[in-house]
Amino acid sequence: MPRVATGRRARKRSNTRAKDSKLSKELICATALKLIDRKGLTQFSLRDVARSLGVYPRAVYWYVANRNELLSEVVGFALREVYLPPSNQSWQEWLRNLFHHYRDVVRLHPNIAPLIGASMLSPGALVPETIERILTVLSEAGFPDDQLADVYNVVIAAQVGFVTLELATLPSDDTETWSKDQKTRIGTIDVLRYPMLGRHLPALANRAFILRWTNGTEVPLDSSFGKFVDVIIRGLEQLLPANRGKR
Amino acid sequence: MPRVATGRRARKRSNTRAKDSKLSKELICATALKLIDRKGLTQFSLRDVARSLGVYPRAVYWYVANRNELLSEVVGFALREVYLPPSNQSWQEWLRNLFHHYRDVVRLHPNIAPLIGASMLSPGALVPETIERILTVLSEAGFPDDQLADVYNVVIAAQVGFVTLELATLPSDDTETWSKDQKTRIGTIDVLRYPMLGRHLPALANRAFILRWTNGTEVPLDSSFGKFVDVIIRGLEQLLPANRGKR
DNA sequence: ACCTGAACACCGTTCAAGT
DNA sequence: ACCTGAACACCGTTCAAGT
Repeated sequence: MPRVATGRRARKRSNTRAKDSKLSKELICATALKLIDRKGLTQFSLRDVARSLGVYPRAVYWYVANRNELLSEVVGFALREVYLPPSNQSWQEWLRNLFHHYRDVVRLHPNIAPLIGASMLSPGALVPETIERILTVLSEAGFPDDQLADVYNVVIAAQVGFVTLELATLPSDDTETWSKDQKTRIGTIDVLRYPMLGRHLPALANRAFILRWTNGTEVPLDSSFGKFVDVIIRGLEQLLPANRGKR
Repeated sequence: MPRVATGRRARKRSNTRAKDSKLSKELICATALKLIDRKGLTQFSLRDVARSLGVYPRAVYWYVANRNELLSEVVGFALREVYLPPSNQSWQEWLRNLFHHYRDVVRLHPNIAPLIGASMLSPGALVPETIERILTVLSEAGFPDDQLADVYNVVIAAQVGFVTLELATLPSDDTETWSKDQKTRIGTIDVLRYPMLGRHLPALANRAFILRWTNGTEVPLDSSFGKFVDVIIRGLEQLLPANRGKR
């Protein structure tokens, strides 16, 4: 029972690129990303993309299989330039640059951060080149082969984890009253029961996780991120076999 | 123009607890959590909660203002036991226990992980007691007041970040074919172009971020998490003013 | 106070044609 | 190959009553 080829498969099979087609995957991704940037993830819909492009919703399905695949493509589209070439820096400096570069790129489209950190629909988040580079750098740094997978996971978790939290989305729709509610909630913490919290609240309010009412788009946590990167790199140094046991 | 009090406010104002009400916030949260555990976040709907309880959707709105608030309450409900009492351990051991304890609790309801890590609707994620404790521990460890906010952020990012990535949700619906597709994608990486990747692929496949086709529910990353915790704690040690400059 | 019942505006996805 | 056009099953939320 030979089925008729449809959708992407058909397009991939025939290398001819019809010039009369109104749409393209790139155009769809660019439009979707623009909408996500403007309205946020919760307000995003496939129908809205179609509306923006002046086509019927069904037309989009010719290029992506479903909503999730569209989002996946959007992430890949937004992160296509996350790459750091080899260099002759120390492994510490190379990793430091990777972390900061990744954060800078994601901050161009902060609303996609949850898609990268909290869902697995972003294999394109890092191209194989970057994975290869990370493994090479860690190996040359001195981590033995049997630890490489774990240390690689530590690096990725560090790279993506902080930024995901920093750019976490606020509960949708009525963000203004939500922020106001949070602010008063934090302002009414019982400083007698929690003296440390009370004493440091001026420094923590809206600048510390769980005690914020805006996210990293409005109030970036630059100094905390810097410290986080320091902790990761100094920690990795300490776990190198050459430094084991040293204090 | 005096408005009639409705919903939670009214209930909170009148301390009387009607015994004839069919529902309660706790019952709704428990039901919602059960559904999320079973079907996942993407399949979750408020109407489904109402169906499970045998009531009309509107009934739920008497206890929560909207879908987001329901999810927020569910997170608080699931994490109500994340708390570590003071103890006479070292600050290193206390933090280590906090990290592992948090991961253990979230793993009881892995599908809520994205709600904690990637959205801000979880102020109940950590009760003030725990925040107070973290600040106290860090201060007693020797971090000066002007660094406390940043170091606190480092701790929270570490605590939540790894687990969020580890338990990231797979693209919904057809998870089986998605997993199969990912597996073949990873299996067909060009090992000649990426020799390091090729050499370590057996150790990395389905056990390393971006190179997985299942999440932490099926394949926990225990050893990577252990290493991550080591890195964080050793890194924090190094950043203590007393150890500054030592290598 | 708490719930029924019905409705509204929206969504993702699919079926059936068109050209 | 690529899109129109209409439909289906579902959703979150709200209006208007009931008791």
